[in-house]
Amino acid sequence: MSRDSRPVLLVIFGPTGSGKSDVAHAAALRLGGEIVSADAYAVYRGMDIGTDKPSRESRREVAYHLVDVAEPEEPFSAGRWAAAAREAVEGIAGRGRLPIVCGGSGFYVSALLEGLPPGEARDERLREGLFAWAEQRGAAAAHRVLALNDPVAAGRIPVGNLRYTLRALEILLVTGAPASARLREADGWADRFRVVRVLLQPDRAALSVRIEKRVRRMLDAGWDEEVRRLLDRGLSIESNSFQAIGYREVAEWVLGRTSMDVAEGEIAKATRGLAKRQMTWFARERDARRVGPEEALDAILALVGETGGRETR
RNA sequence: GCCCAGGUAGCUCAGUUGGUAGAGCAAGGGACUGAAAAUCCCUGUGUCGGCGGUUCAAUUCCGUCCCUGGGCA
Repeated sequence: MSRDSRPVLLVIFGPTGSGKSDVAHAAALRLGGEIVSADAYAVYRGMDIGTDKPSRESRREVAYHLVDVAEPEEPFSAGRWAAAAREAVEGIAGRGRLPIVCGGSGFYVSALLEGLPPGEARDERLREGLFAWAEQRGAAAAHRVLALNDPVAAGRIPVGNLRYTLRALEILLVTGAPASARLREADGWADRFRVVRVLLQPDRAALSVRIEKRVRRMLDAGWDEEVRRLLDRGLSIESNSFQAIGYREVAEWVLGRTSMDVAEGEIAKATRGLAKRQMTWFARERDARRVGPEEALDAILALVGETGGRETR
């Protein structure tokens, strides 16, 4: 049995409300780690309460990366996140500390570990043009055009999924090649690490209750003021950042179009839906160690402690 | 106590001129190639309130009981 001398890269996944942040924080304290947040919306400055960012105190105790790295007006992307996350992970490991990737954005984590196809193949103006065109012609027409030019992609994308249809057309127009022929870059970036994946699997009923409490807590913490500040600075509710669960609902309430109770109920519902989609995504993580939230820290200590030669305190 | 109106999916209800039932919401399952907390796809067996009766057949008709509204005393 040979010892694996590669540095450890700890990855903690879990649905929203599973308590993964607390586990990651505790693990960072115990193991001398730094946390790379894998949250698509925690990257935005000024969106603190609704994204449940780590507190100031937490951030004094442990270094957090990929939090507050963009303005809410900026469009963001999995590619941008993955590039920055790789840099952060390399930096942490280079300092001899334990990189801990923690978050619920499965697509982002897979972009980090498995990579994305080379080249962004993204064109904001073209994207807008395609959208305007589809608005007029309809989603079915857009899908038909895709079926003519990239039947494989069209076969995989439901007619109703306009966003995926347009993205496939965008790739086709930008690269000149079908989206379905675009392969992930097998860059082997993650091979330099011993990747330890831990998946938190909370009890579903308990999770639902935790989500409700969390929404309540966020509203009590002044989520409405946060949203008002964002609206006052002129942030459009069409912005990418404003797609984060709860922001539009709270805005409706702040603008007097609905009540706080209605907003609260809708946010909890949307969050439960998110948790379900996250669990579906994570179900594919065959190599992950599945644990309940309470036993997660012990499991992590056991898994990472085996490193050998690596300082664990 | 009497008179009405109801009791059907987790919730709100529709429906069956007698052949064991379906919408919305909720919920569950799934997909995912730079918007991903996004976007999209799929999924409805439930003693049709209980018990009797009529009938080849009752959730549907009849009787009775229970429960929930409302009204009258």
